[in-house]
Amino acid sequence: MSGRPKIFDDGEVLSKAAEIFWRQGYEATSTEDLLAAMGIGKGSFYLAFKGGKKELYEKALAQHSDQAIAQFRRELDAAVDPVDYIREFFRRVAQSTKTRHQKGCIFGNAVAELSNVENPMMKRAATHLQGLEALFLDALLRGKQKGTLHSKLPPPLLARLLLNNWNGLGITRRIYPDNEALSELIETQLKILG
Amino acid sequence: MSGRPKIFDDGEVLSKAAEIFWRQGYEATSTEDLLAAMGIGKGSFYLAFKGGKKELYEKALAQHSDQAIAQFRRELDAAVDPVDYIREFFRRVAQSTKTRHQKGCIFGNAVAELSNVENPMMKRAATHLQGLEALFLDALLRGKQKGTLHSKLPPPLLARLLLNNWNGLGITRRIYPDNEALSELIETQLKILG
DNA sequence: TCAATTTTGTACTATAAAGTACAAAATACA
DNA sequence: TGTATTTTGTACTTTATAGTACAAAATTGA
Repeated sequence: MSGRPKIFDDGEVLSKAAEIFWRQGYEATSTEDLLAAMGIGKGSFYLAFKGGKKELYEKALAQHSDQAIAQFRRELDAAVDPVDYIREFFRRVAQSTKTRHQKGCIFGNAVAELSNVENPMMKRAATHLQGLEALFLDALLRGKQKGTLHSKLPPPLLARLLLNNWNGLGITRRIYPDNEALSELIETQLKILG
Repeated sequence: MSGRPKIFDDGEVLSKAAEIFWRQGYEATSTEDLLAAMGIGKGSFYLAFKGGKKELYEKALAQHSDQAIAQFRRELDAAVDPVDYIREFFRRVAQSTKTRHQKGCIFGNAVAELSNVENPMMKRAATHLQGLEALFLDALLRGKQKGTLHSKLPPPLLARLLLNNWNGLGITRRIYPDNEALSELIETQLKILG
């Protein structure tokens, strides 16, 4: 039977937590920061997330990953040309605000910050990036089918190259948060698609 | 006049501190971790580094950057072909131990972990990566002179691409600490040099 | 209305970590 | 030998933060 009603939605507080973790990193974020951002108190927090900050980070990353992957897949499915969608995906980076550039890639940040590979949080981030690579590969194979992918390189290798470009951009855009410079960089990188 | 002699060398403890920071990141490293690694006590530490962990990180990064830049320049000067030296530089990544892969790039890690751009530690790391880019550019221009650089792309753009590839590798090598896969990736990337 | 259930807010505890204070130790030089 | 100087090691203080305990609040259904 349902007692006192929750004043928050799990998905929403996970989004808010993800935003703070994204901006500040895992270690630099205190639970107080998180509680303030989520707008809930300790009582509610530790009841919902008995594992504390760690569990919250994992779940926030997981939800963000699921949403991002789902959106990519949705947009890819809707795209006329899957290879063009990859181009579009990268070009969007060069259409961001400075604030967005400063955050980099939340999963790349996690991989860079978390040191040990056995860490579940690290694995979650690595898995997301491998998922992104898999989506690149899927798009490339569809392009091959459609005849819109002209590169002679094997699609799995191309996907790996795209992933590495993405990982690089997560760092480079923080150093050069300049859309024009990023656009030039991205356009040149996209030439490998043929 | 000289009183009790120091039991440590500044350069050496900075190296040891850099190694710990590299492995664990800035926030995840406690001063106790550092003292243990450096092999000195609090008295000595706070006398030598009044700014505490922050100052130590800055100086450790600075020394590591200086040494890395100097080594790059030295090897570049000694190389027969500057463009080949760039190739060699990247190929070395695919000749590393798993442990080395797991550490990624210390400066990329710093850029990823530290959130605000005004942070002196962040600036130090960004400046190093820009210095690396400048060295790439220098090598490319020398190659242009010698006629060993065949790419038609403008050298500054090529240098930026190389930097982005480097930044990406700092993440990608942690996800795929596999020399064969990395080698394939790197060889393909190096094709932009023509 | 009241009993059962669940969530909330707050007050409290525990702990870890940073940083300080200072006496003792180890040197140079008079 | 002894004085000035600098470094060292340790004990102490302070603060921040994570996490717990628990009574009060808010609901449902009998």
